[in-house]
Amino acid sequence: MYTISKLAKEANVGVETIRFYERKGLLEQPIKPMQGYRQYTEQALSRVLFIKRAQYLGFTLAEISSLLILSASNCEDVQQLAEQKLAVIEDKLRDLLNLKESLVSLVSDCKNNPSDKDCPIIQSLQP
Amino acid sequence: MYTISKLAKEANVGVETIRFYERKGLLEQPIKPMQGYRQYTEQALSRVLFIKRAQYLGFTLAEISSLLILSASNCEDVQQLAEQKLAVIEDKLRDLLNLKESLVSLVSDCKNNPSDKDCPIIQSLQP
DNA sequence: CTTGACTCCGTACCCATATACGGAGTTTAT
DNA sequence: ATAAACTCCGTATATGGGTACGGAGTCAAG
Repeated sequence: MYTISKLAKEANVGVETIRFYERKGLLEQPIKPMQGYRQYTEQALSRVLFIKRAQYLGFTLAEISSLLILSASNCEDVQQLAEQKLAVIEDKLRDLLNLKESLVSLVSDCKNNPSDKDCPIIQSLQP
Repeated sequence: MYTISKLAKEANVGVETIRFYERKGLLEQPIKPMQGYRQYTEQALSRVLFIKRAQYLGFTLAEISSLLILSASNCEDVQQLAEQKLAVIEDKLRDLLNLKESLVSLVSDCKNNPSDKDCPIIQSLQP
């Protein structure tokens, strides 16, 4: 059992972040005992870690919320959500690769440019 | 030449977004003629499209701002900035690639999961 | 020459994702 | 037994990226 700050530390987030997740309904707030502080279970820790991992995979808190709801059963729905994310990521990858190639070639043009003026990059930016 | 709403429509953004970019200095606000409305050039359109594309690639407006400042200095400075951006892009590419691989493998685990319950994605998020 | 659509401008508000503050209560260390 | 540290709670602020509103002015069609 953890106090809120132990939990936060364990999950490597701020106390305020825990409270924020509670307000957002991503994490259940333990009942406050008649005396003393709220106690957080291992499950709460797992939940916070789950949220952070899913965030790292590019899910928003809203999406994570629905992941958590789906996680009770429905593998297919979860899979579909993941596939949507995957498609977005693949699009971004393609475009980033193109951008990278453009920049690489512009930089190399620069290196072959004897003059300090007439920068090929600047020229490429003039429409 | 476009009016602001034509420009917005052409770039597939809202009028308010154009004005927001102007306030942020990402887009130059055309001088207001003594009479009539501001006129936006093709260049303005290119600029907005550039911003949207760069955003899609994961650049923040602040980063886009410095990308755009590239066109102000001499070739060496430009080249250096471009190389910095290139490094950023390469980092992003690496991250995205990792992300993609995680998701691909999770989704494929899902496809090999005969059951509707015990979703591998959910399990992988559970520490 | 009026009506409806559009522009201009400033300001306010929105969502997401937190982070900070302040005062009162509780726990723990010395 | 008191001070330091922590919790609780509500509210406020921050940042990024917009979106909306209201009252002018302006333009274009009928």
